Amino acid sequence: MRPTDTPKVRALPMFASVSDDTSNRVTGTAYLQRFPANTTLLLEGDPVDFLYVLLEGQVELQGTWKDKETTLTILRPVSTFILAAVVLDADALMSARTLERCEILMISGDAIRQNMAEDAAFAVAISRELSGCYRGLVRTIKNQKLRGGVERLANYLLTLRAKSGGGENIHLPHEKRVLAALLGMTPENLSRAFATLGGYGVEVNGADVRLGKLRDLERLARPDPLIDNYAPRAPLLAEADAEIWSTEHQRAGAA
Amino acid sequence: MRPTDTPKVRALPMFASVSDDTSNRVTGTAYLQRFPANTTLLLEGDPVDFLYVLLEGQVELQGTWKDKETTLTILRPVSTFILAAVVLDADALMSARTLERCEILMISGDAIRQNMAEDAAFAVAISRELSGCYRGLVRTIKNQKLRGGVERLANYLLTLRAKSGGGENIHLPHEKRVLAALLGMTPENLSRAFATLGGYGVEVNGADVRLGKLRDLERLARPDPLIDNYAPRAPLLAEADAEIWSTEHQRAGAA
DNA sequence: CGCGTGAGTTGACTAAAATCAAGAGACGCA
DNA sequence: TGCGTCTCTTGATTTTAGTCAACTCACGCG
Repeated sequence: MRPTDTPKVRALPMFASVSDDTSNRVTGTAYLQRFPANTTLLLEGDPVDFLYVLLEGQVELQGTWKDKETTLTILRPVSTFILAAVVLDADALMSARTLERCEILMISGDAIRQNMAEDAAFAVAISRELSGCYRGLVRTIKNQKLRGGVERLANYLLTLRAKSGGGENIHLPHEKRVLAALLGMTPENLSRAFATLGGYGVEVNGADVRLGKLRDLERLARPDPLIDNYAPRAPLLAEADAEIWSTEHQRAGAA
Repeated sequence: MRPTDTPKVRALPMFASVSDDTSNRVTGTAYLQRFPANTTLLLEGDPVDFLYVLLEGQVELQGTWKDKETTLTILRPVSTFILAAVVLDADALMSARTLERCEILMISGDAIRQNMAEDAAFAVAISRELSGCYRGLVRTIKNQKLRGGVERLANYLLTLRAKSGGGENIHLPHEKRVLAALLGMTPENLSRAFATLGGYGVEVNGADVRLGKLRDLERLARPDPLIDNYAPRAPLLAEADAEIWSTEHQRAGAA
């Protein structure tokens, strides 16, 4: 498996404003891999040899300490991950695990670093990608520390709505236990949070959710552009704001 | 005030492996500014025109939502901040405020971006700096979500000890209320946490702390290289690991 | 010297989230 | 069809952190 030029890869903001030359040199070293669900791609503390690009499926990034575990983010296509470790040629600070069957492009870390050194445009593209990731984490921390569980859920639902077109019906993209982890709470508490939001017009039916009283929900959630990334989903080549594109921001409330 | 070439600036990893040429072009646009304590340098949501480099003093980065406030990090010299916003030419996601009298170098964002585009080595240096910041945030989140208040304090004390040479006596570099904010708890709870650590040989006397039973404290704290950054303090030009140097990591347990 | 201010501590109380336990429903598979 | 597994939910309980209030102490200042 060795695609030099998937359209999806070319569409990556990482390569958008980079010469074909560099682009080819970098992707030339890449391997496309398929992984089954629930596979650990990378373990905390491991040295990182590849930059990963998620093309299909879902990947969870998690951290561990003393048999406790926390979800840092859940990625959806198209996203890169562990870029920072690649740039520094350092060990991974978090583990990566597939949540479903995934299609992942693996790009040699050496190639990344070398081409950055030789092509300023590419290095700039990487910087922009990294900056977006950084800002995604800042949003995550603010979301986590400033809001309570119910508020996080409310905002998650609102940004999910925004990203999926704005109707009053939305569809949860994850199992509820995964959503709970993403929102930094237990499945039990997520259940209760949904129950609480019932009072604000939120009706849940499996993975389908109707936001009845949008106004009420918004008054509770108080969405904030400095926490929630309301970027529309994938208007290919949004150009102006790399952040829209970058790694950690596809998911809703927590990024 | 317009120093083209402070030694401190030259010592920045950001410029370490960059040509004098680029280095001069970038710092040529810089202004050295002094600020009194408790001054807001930058407000959440503001457009960012400068990269800030803290040369003297302490700066707190904080986030706000609905009249709640959280401290994201406290910077000590030498550190850059809001680099990500500069790279993307985007609005700040967090506010910056001086905790004491500060000496800060302000570098034009335009100059940064332009020189990145023209000098690959500089762009790489920025990428490494950003990567370090990113990883610092990952550590912060793991510290926050995986550990309880007492554990965070215990680890903070241990990494502070490591950074200040390893004796059994350490000196807290912040007021306790600031430390509390940094560790993500209230001053009241910090007090109680110190009281709890009394059982582990921790004796507090104002800002002076003695770690009596190091072994016990370590068994409680379970420090982890994937959360706590035990980098020694400032062996100028550590080279190998840019992370040691970069922005958010000077502080102990939370980064 | 006396006083006001603010940091730090301590205790009682409240709020929020995790944990424990049990049960309902969906799904895959023999 | 029946069984086991797993998700999700609900309730009771515990743990943890935040809030409110009072008090001490050190410091600066008139």
